[in-house]
Amino acid sequence: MKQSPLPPLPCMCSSFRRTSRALTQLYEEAMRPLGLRATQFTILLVLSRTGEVSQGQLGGMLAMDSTTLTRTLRIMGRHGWIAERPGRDRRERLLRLSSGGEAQLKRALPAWEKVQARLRNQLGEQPWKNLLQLTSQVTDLAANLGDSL
Amino acid sequence: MKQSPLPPLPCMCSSFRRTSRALTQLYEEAMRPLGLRATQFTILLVLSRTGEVSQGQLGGMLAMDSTTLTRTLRIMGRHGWIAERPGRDRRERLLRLSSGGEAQLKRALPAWEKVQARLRNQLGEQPWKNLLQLTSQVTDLAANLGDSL
DNA sequence: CTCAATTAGATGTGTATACATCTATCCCGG
DNA sequence: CCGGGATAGATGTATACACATCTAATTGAG
Repeated sequence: MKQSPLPPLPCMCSSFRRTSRALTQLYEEAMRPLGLRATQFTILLVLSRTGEVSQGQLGGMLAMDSTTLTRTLRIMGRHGWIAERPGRDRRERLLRLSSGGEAQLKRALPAWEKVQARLRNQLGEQPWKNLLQLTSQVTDLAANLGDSL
Repeated sequence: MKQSPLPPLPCMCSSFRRTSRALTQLYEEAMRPLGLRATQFTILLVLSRTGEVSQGQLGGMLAMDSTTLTRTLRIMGRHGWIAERPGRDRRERLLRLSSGGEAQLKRALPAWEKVQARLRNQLGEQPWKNLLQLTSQVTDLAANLGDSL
């Protein structure tokens, strides 16, 4: 194994993007046998917890442009993981997991838990918790700083 | 402003990806007048600190697949920000900032500093430092966990 | 009620990203 | 020197992502 010891990046955005890439590679490797990408897993996870939500609400919860979801959801729809229906406001798409989506999530959880556990062990329980809290906080701050322009 | 209060995500990968998106939107908004994307800014920043490196080394420092850099560097080359030459090993591309790249970085720094400062103020000095340290550490752990498979 | 302004998504386009695969080069044992 | 395995990037392909713009539906002011 080669190791150039990872230069520190003074830019918060660059740092998060780099860590994102590293984590995505690790998690996707674990889920590759299932043909599940990181974004798709995230959507399955969120929908399993929220139940039915509109595309816009889902985008808000993921800090993701709702029009980006149009394409991702189309792919997940092809796999039969998403069910939808129009809302009372007929512009809205109301989304939920289909039974196929629940099954896919259930299949993915063991591999996911394994990666999570390995990383949590390496990092330590307390930093792990701090990090989950801090990332949420930063997302919130970034979103609000963005709005207030 | 609407606020569904951002559900916590138990998945470290999902959390980082979400924060990445939020930060990227914030930082890119600040650099949009310069036509500079987050990844491109990161590369300018890193090259300005390392001097000449190979494409593979750069990929290693950014936790980015070196073949991904082929395309990004092509775009940056079109803008005249990158200079390159073959290494002694003629498979290698040795990369450095061109003078145009240095100029572009210099133009971008004020807007970048402003976003950084606003976010650092909101977050607090200590969490800011913790976060930069933790992200580096997690990147390192993720990269090593990935290798050891 | 009616029409202008707003909103929810869809579509067009460009960058970002990784992996599989291919090519050129390098390195090493014989 | 020579051929086979390893390595650095290039290329093909698929997903991820955002913004600008477009369309359809909703909402509000009069």
